[in-house]
Amino acid sequence: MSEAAIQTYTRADEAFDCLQTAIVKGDLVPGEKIGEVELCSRFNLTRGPLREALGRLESRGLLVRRPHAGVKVVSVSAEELLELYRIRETMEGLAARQAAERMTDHEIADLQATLDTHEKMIEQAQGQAYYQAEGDYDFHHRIATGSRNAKLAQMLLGDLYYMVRMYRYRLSTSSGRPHLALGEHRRIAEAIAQRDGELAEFLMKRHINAARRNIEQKIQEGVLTI
Amino acid sequence: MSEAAIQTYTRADEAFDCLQTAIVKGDLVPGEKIGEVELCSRFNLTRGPLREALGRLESRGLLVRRPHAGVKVVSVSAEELLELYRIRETMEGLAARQAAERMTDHEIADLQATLDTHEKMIEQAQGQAYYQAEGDYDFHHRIATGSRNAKLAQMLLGDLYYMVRMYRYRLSTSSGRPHLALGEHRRIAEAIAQRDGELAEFLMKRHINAARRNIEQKIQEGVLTI
DNA sequence: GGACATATTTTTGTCAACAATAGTGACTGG
DNA sequence: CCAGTCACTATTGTTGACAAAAATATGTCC
Repeated sequence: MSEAAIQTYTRADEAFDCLQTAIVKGDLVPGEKIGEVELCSRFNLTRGPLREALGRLESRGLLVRRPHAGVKVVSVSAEELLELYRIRETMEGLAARQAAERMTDHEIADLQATLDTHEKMIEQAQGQAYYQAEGDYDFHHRIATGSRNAKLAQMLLGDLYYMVRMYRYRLSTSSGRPHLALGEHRRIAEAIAQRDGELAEFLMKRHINAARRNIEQKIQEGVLTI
Repeated sequence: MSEAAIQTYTRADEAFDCLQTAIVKGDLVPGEKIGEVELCSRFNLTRGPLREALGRLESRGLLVRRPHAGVKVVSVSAEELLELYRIRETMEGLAARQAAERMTDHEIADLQATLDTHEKMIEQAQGQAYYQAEGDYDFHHRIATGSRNAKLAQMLLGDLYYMVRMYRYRLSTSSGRPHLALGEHRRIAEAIAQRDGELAEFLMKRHINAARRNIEQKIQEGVLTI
């Protein structure tokens, strides 16, 4: 069965994934104009599937496209990045509340188990914020899917996170506050375990708000140029 | 200048618009499998641009696509429709708050002027809920763009509204409560005019919550089969 | 008579050639 | 020497043909 799923993996999907990761990882520089043929040769694709993938990426807001004038990776200003966090705040708050109401006991246990793993990762890789970033992504990913709200999960995982991750990679020391974030994660998980949706929502909103202010501060300090 | 913008209107865009309106208006029945060639002949397109548009629509969640097995319009269950309203509640609440902080005085005057127009439309077309639905869309559209939050507006206008409108058309008497909704709109507009973001957010959330409960009730009554 | 396997047909996925547009460069006129 | 216009080139948009995969239908075997 799983082979069948892999078998039905079309070239357009491949192009989509390649482009997406390339954009997120920063291999494709924002603002820079990129030609279709160049992309084809770089990812060993033909223009048909590529254009289909390009359409999808454009629809998701990861790149902008002017007819007959080429395509370029979207460049997000500092203000827009902060706006992204404002959206995350409300949407993930909702996700946390619904997750508290709807996640299975098994899922919750799993969630708390991953937090233990994250703690170990942080201790082992002192200061290596990369793991923390991945762990953070993992945590929020689980809550988004745990909300049992398909569209909400799609919007968070498919739209917002990729844009946020785009900047995570650029400023790998972004989060900066691994221990603090982990503690906040634990409290959120606990609220979910107690099926306290209201508290989970409140804590999640505060958590993301703190992350936003952290970035905001770094921008003002000039540490983080966007 | 405006001609140039129309001039750079590609076939893929045309396909996208055609498909989108067809889905929203219900010309393309949800769940029904549709072939590419059939779509081409129906909208006078070739398969290249069509496939590009199909990719975009899929990315927006308006249709699902299984490799080698065709494409069909997404069919949303009653629960999922209500979930959509839960998302709208939080996101439009944020939009209203930011709109209160950021809309220009001119935009606010415009917003209130449109509400007068809506009132006249409701009086003229007694019970013709269609106008109300359009007016409702117009109102929420203005607030979404007024938030000056590009991504938020994109997610609301590009993702959520089309799915909601899909059902508006199907159950044209959806809103059902034109006068009530107009009053709620007026209060929201007033809060925005007074630059009271907090109040605008509260009122907007309550407004959409009321709309959701209205639909919920109709579903339970069996008036509204999805 | 029913079920499984195979062959056919339809439909999707992919590719390469063609056409159109926009950006760029050179050339001419002031 | 600068500005405007014209032609050219390079890149994008489009089209139709080709290949592969899946669904269906038919035939045979149990």
